[in-house]
Amino acid sequence: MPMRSSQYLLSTKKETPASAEIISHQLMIRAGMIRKLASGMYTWLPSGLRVLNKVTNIVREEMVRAGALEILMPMVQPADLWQESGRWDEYGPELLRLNDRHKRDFVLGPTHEEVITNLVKREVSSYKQLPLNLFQIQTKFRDEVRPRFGVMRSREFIMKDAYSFHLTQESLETSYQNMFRAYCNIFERIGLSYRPVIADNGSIGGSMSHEFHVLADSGEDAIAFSTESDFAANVEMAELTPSNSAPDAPQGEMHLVETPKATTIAELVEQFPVAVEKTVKTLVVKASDSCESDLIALLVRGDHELNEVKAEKLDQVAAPLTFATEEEIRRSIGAGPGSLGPVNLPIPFIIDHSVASISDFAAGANIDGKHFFNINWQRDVEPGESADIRNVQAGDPSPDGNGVLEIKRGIEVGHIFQLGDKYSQSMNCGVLTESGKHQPLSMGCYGIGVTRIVAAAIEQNHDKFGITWPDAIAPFNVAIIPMNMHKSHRIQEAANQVYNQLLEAGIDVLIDDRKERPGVMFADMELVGIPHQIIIGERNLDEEKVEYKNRRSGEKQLMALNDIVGFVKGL
RNA sequence: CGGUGAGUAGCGCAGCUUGGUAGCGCACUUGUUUUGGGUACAAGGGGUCGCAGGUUCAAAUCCUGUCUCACCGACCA
Repeated sequence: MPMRSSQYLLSTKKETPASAEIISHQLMIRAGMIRKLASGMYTWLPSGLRVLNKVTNIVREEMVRAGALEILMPMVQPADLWQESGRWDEYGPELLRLNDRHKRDFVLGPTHEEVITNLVKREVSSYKQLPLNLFQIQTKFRDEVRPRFGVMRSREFIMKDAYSFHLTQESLETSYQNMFRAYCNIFERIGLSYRPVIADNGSIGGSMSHEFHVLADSGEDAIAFSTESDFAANVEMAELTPSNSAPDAPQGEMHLVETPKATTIAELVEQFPVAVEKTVKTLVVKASDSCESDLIALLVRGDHELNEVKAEKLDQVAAPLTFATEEEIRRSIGAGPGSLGPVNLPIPFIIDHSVASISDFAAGANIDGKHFFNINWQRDVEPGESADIRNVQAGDPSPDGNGVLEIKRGIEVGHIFQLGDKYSQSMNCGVLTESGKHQPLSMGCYGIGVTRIVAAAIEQNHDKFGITWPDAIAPFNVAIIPMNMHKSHRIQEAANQVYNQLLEAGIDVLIDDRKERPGVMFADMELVGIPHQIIIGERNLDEEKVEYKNRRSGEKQLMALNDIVGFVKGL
């Protein structure tokens, strides 16, 4: 739809609002795309909505092309469905619960597995109706602990969620691959630099899972890439194999050292002549029922970070992973968290693979204010079980054996899961097979954060003047900027002629017919990020010419007035 | 939920220590000016100082409570 700026709500701002931390949030406010209503809740203004609708249309078209059928489910859902699936108790405070006038329990839908499973259970009764893939594009609500970064992590947001239903795992895998390709098509059409990565399933359950990330420094997730292959995984999921190298031979005798001012690895390394790679951190978490102790210690090298997703998957560790309080640690170990280590540790412990292969290392003595130095496995303490429990770091070997890993930041804009029968079992959703037997269905689920894509696109496409939209999702594709249109009939005529021709050609054009100075118009059109500008001024019009300017490259060229529409149409 | 900080005009902020006419920049309105990169000048409109209570002759300012927002942390498909 074309538009005249004098009849439009441009709502641009010169100043950056204080509360906006990241560039996309700042630019979305400055360019008049969104306004905050309350924490994590935003109104979409005309320019923002134009972009959002373009993204939505691409997502919808590609989903339909991939064979999915669009439906629309209620945003408010009855609590009994959530009780049936078990997530009423599992989901926690992120699930906004509310009552109707009869005091019946409802939730604001953060996702729709329950509703769709209930629907398919009622509507589908034969294997002949499978496979089936249903999707919707709809508002979700998650009561995030800390909404931030504008629509990047808001409480209310728009999501495309699709759910597929299958008789067999093979069929599920086919649909999963199909959705994988559809997602690639979507992000390619939008014009984003993205990567699919191996991901954790989290609380949604199931087995296989990929996230789609837009690469950006401001991303909240860390992604591990191989330098040599196309391996890519969320750092949460990137595995490490134990190194084959045995620890070096002990160099010195283990000895106890007074370390009153060292309660962290950083302090220890600063105050004593020990390399951080030769230190061990001891973290204490709640143990599971299968463990004889209430608590269990996890040991990682001083320069490594515990990977909570990996740790939680260990049999001996209670899920969800819960760190012991200082009080609990003192009660069972007799020392504070700053002085723990494997020697004389009264609770069971698991060491990271990388801890198993070091020698002459330093760790707490389980006595406040004291550390052991030159600890060696076997000689001084039994190493016990080792496991992969740390985050990968840049330079670690890639899990597929090719090259080493590098770490980049990403924004999660899509996530696909093979759910299996988690919901169809608990909610009794199945069909009769060919042999007349009742069988629960296999499910896949596939999400895209539609509103988040808009913010992610800006993180990837901006410069000092404002947004540099990819053509596919720009609010307008062409801006006409007439100089002194209100004093010159020639300019007015030329501008309107170009405007009408573009209108007829079906191009999204915005003509800036405000009575503003040129500088104001240029600045606004660049802030809003319209990819192509046509500048019409007296000087060039004397020669029947206008100027074309590319927003992204800044390139300008003079063109004949009569050629400009054809030129723009060809872009 | 813990820590820190902030709520004064649409936005960004000063004023609060030392209680006494509520201010500045941007934006907005009107006029003149300027006209290929956020012009200049002048005039003007707009605020129960987050809310409630207290102290005081007098509270934006001091005290108490409360709400909201932001940042850090924990949490999170």
